Amino acid sequence: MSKIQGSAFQLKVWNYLKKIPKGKVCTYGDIAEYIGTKGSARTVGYAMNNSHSKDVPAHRVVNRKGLLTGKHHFDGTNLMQQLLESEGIEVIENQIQNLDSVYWDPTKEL
DNA sequence: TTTCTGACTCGAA
DNA sequence: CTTCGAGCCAGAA
Repeated sequence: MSKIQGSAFQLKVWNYLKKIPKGKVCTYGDIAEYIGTKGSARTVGYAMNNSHSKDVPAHRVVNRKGLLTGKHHFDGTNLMQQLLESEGIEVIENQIQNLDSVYWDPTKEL
């Protein structure tokens, strides 16, 4: 099994990501706000670096515009896009299409 | 302790 | 359209 350990901040981020349903995505800013550190969207992405060896689906996290800003941290140039498309998410030019349809809003779902 | 970096976001020019 | 600056916070050196 996978070991999920790290700072409290990272644990919150990873736990949040694991709650995202398949075929859905979320943004850094909303995650930060949800875990209590509103405005620390950058720090959320920073925690993702450690998620590289975890079960955290970092590919489901995109920026506000639905742009795959973190794709450069994956292997290859379109791995992140392929992962998203595998879940039924349409991605064109590093940008998620139909963002409103694939965006998972915890404030509405929970 | 300070300083720097970054997978962010928004607003302005 | 693009580019820049400021604000925000966690972690590393």
